[in-house]
Amino acid sequence: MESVAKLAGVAPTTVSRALNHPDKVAQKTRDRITQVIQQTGYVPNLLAGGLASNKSRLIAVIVPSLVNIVYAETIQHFAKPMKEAGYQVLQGEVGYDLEEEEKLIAAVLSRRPDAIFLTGIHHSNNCRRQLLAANIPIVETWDVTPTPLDIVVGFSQEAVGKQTADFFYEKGYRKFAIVSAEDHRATLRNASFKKTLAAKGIENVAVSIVPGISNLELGRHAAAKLFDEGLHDSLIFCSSDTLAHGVLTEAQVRGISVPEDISIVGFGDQNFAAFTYPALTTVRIDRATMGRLSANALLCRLNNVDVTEKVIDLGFEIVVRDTA
Amino acid sequence: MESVAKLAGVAPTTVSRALNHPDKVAQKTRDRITQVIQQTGYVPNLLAGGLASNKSRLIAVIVPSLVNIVYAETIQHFAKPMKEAGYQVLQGEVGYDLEEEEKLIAAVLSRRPDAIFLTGIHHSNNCRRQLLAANIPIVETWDVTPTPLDIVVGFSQEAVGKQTADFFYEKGYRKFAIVSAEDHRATLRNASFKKTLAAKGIENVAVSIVPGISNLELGRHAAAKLFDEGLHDSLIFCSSDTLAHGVLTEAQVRGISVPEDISIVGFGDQNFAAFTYPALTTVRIDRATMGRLSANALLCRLNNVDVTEKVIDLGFEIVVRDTA
DNA sequence: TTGTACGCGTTATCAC
DNA sequence: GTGATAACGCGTACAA
Repeated sequence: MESVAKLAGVAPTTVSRALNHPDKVAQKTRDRITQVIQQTGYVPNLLAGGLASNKSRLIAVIVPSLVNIVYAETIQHFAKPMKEAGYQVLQGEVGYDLEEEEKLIAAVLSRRPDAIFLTGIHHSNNCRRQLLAANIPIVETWDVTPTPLDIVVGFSQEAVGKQTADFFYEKGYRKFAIVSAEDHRATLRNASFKKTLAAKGIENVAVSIVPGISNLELGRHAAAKLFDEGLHDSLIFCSSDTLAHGVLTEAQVRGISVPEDISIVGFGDQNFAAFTYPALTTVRIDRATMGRLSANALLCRLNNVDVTEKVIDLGFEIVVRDTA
Repeated sequence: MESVAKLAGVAPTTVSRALNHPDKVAQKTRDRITQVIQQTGYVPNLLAGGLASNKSRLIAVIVPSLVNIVYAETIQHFAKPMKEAGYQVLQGEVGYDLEEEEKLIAAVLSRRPDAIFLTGIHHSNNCRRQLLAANIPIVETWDVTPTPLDIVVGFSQEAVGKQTADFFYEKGYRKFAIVSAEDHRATLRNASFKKTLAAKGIENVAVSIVPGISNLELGRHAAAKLFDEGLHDSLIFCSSDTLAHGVLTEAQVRGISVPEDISIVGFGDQNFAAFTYPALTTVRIDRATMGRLSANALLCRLNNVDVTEKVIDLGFEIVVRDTA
């Protein structure tokens, strides 16, 4: 920066200003500086800038998995407005383990992010303490709670379980099963789903859990297990559209008709859900809005604009197509 | 750090050493310091550390798309060893536009990453200059070239096109079509595929291009267009497994038998490919190894270990299953 | 509108 | 094994 200043015949301060507050520098001076920057290929050092200004222009994003497309989509929609506002995203993958999250968060906070985006509302105590101590805007997502760390944007997992059970019960279904990943939020939905059914006198819900990630293969395996156990005439509530697609495929391979012999409900309404054959009935989660509103809330905080709603419940929608 | 030092009764220097070179500090002193850090919840400032040491412990990763799972997977495998070596990943999404890449790279370089991971080997001149000027280890991926910026780990797009055409020609196919995303690397494969067929006297290859991203829906649309135009008895070469899955679904919906009436070849061998019905014939790309070797190469450079192979061609494999 | 002087929190160097 | 000191490259209050 010093050399740029010299070449432009100004003080370093002026170069800094030309970059960060262009309106506070005379047109002519600014032009001269930009030209020198072009020629020299000067790249500002944001490490130094961040240290001096106490603003890193970095937003930390914590997700369970980079390869789970539903999180990737949320982040994409989150990152766009952030990028436009001049922030970069530092992404951390954390698995579904609370202790791992704690470590990652410590590592990430040492970069002094200006704000942080969290997936889920369950964190270890240590984690909560660190987060609060960082004293930066925080948005928690993919769930809701009356007591967020700062702001929460999501939907109620319990409500999904309950309303889905109610909805399909009223549609006339009396036999139910669950295919689910071993994921905290899915577990909440399942518990609520089963509880709701139990209240209606339906106690034996067959459950097939797949470990870790959701993919087509695991969906097929889980379904195969249920079918081998003699499951029929049931509605299978899946923890993701991907698993549901696997269940659908396995049914097809075995000549089991959907929705005549077996009904299937996915979760997420990913972009392929409307285009499987038959088209997948599912629970729509508005991931784009979740990302957008999260960004919005953080940007308000960062710009010292009052955030009126600290708890944003996006809700969800049961989308009936052809599999149930 | 200063307060930690005071509480532990040492100089700040010693705290820094205890953190970064623990072996250079007496056991007892170290224990005292770690204890104080626990109590106070001190979080080091990597911005300041980076500025002082000229090492950010940050690796920049540039990908076309966060939601394209094949890139996400590569990065996941890349990030793991990097994380274990104490580096964090700063991710940048760039679309398929060269100019956008240039801007993003400038933004990312201002964080002073210790190394950079690039997708593809085609960059604007400005971009190459900036990259070279940064004077850090660079790995380019998803393609090969005899003249990498630094290191390249990938496979030849042309070879994929050629060998796939040869292979299925020899299997007896004489009619071909292409379903492809509007993606630079896919375009290279397609050109090579068509050129190889042309050399065998096969000139009219029906092509259906989908804009931007690959998903099941677009695969179905592209296939629908081809089927509407009367395509039959052909082998459809797709630019991704996802598109191929869409083509497969559209065939199914229309009662077109696969592989009797139409054959389908995907690209990537994603984890669902073996589990579609019928199972997808495809071209396997070893994304895990690509990520791993990229990390390995960068770590060698970062540790001043000689990198013998600057061009690593991973190759690929045609995996014959049931759709062709 | 521009420049001066200082400090941000850490690490490298050198001395002890 | 430990401490003092000087950078690292920039932003900002204040002065001009």
